[in-house]
Amino acid sequence: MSSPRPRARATIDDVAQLAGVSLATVSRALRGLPHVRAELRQRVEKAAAELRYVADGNAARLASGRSRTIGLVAPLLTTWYTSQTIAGIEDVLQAAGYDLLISALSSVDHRRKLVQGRLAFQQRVDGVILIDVFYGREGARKLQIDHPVMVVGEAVESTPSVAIDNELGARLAAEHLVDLGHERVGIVGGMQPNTRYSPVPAQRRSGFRKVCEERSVTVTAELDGEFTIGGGHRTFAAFLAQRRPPTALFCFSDEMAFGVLQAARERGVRVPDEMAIVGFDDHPVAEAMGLTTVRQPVREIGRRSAQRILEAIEGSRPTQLHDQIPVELVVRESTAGPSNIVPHTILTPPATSLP
Amino acid sequence: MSSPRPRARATIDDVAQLAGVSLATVSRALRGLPHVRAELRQRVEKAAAELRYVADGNAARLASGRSRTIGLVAPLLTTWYTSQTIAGIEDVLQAAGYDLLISALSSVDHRRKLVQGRLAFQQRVDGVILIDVFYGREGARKLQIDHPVMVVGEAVESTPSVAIDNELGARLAAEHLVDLGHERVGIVGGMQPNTRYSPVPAQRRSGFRKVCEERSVTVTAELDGEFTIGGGHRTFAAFLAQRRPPTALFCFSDEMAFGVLQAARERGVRVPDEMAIVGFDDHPVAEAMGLTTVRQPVREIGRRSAQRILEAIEGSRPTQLHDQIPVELVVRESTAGPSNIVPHTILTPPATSLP
DNA sequence: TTCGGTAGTGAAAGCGTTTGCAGTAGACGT
DNA sequence: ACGTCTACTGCAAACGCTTTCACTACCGAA
Repeated sequence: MSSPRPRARATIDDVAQLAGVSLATVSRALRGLPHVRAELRQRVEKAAAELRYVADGNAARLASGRSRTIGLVAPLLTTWYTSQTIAGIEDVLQAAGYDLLISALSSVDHRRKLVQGRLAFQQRVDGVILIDVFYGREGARKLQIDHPVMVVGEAVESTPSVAIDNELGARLAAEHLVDLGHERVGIVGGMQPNTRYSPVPAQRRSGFRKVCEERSVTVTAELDGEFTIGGGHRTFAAFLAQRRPPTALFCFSDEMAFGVLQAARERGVRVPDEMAIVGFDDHPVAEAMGLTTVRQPVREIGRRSAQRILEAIEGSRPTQLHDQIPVELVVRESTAGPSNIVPHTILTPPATSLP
Repeated sequence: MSSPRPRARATIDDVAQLAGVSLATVSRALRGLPHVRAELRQRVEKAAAELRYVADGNAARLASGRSRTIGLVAPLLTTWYTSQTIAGIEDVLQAAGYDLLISALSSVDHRRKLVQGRLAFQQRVDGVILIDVFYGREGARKLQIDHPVMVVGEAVESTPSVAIDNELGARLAAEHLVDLGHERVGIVGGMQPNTRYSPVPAQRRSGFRKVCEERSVTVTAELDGEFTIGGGHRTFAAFLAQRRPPTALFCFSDEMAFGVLQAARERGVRVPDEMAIVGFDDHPVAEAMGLTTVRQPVREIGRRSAQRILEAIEGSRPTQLHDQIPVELVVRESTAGPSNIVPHTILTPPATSLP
């Protein structure tokens, strides 16, 4: 059934022999290096194809010292944000013939690995990408990485980075709310999971508050939860308990917003009529929930970071140290002006019977 | 600032010299092989620790021919299901000191790669796990994989697999609906993205329909969409257009159910009063949406498949060919009996004003 | 004609492990 | 005292590439 193929995998010697050249020439020809006559190159390529020859990566890496592999460190692999970023990185790496070696910083190991100051896979990679790994002001120095490093999510001093403009995103959200006429707003803030020293919450807070100050809008409270559905859910009750609750809520992540939306439904608070909600991310479910949110192009962020680390490895001058990706506001049904009671809204329709 | 460490990475020779033994002994000692006196073993370990020695994986793999790496193929890396499964696989692999090499079957490459019948990374791995890669009856034979293979998501003839009991899951959903008193139900079915020949929809359909038949319940229609939010959303309208629409809907995935929920809200159909909804997966957002669903322990599936492929690689007899993971029904607020109008429900509360 | 260049090619020295095989030392039985 | 085992230990040969260096043609300039 299967076509007759050589018992063991062909080696570079087999190709050399079949092509009638030395193995050095095969190596050069197949890798597209110069100093090989066009005719020979063709002969080699033909022989290689015939034998279905593929260079043994381990041997190649051992001999060259280069691994064509990028290491990836992230606190959590399973979040939507992280997996999207990884997908973006993969897009680029795959095209460039690089592999991705992934190391999760499960909460247990997190601290230990970082404190011990060395990444286990260091020796196997040509560069490392850090997603949402924040280690304070000490920066990459502490990690003692001998290869190019790329930080995703934060602009740290002298380490190249790709990040979104969190301040801008938060400003957009604030301006939207203020423009709608809200005068009392709340912030559903908190910490990202498995992460210490994340600057993200501070940036979002700052951008949001600045606009509120400029436009004389009251921030009734900023309450912290986790960056999860549950975190948002728990926070909502506290806002309602205020003497004069806000008429709009800005959540630091879409998942928190989902929790808020859920809590609002449970307590009979109508969105957006009685409470406007803005999220941050543009998670796929956000559209289904009709959530107004700040969209960050996560996959694009991944792509960009991969491109830039390849540049660094290949030795070309970095275009710029800190790469800032634009964000945009996506307005959906979860926001409207305050006390602007609309009888029929998408999120909480009046009860109607089936046709 | 950084502690003084040797310029270049220590090799096994350095350790041997420091410990005063041959490099062969170092290799054996560090890998826990027998035939090393306890005293020497300790001396070696101390020396290795002192030099921060870590064996060079490339050299080790080249010499041993074993890569301690598992290859992973999946149609889509970014879905919640896939990333959870991968996380489970990682749990096990990391503990066992194995690496994971990931290859996405982006829709473009999908067909070509499979048809060409060979996985590019074959030479680099000790085994491969196929997630939701269905290639029809031809089975793994076509892929010509020389290593142990593990299929996740389908039980194919003679290839070891880990899968959930889709029929059972669908039966649980159907029984729940029938027990609640529904007499007219609909199926929101379809195809998984980027996948051909998936047996999953057929299994879910079959389980569901069997129960309906047994209990004399009418399936008003089975409408196909994609396994996405949009797919569910589009399908809903078609059900409402039926002369006598169903009072309950069984969706093949939670994401489809999200789309259905969204559509229901938009059209003013109250859930669960006017329409009960059951999903499949237990996606994290399902809880926030109050969705009744069939839970499959995805991470556990990943773990199991990793364990089993390691067993196969290590050469121990497989415990069993097809591993079936149990599923369970999680009842939330999106299901209730038909026309059982409850005034205050979680999903569509009456409008109340803020306290 | 001679000479310095240049492009193409091959021989061979690594790269840092693993592992088969041979050798050694001590224990034990006779 | 002399084999005969065991239990270690080390030597050295792979593993399959990459890359340096030397060498050969061949070119054009002097």
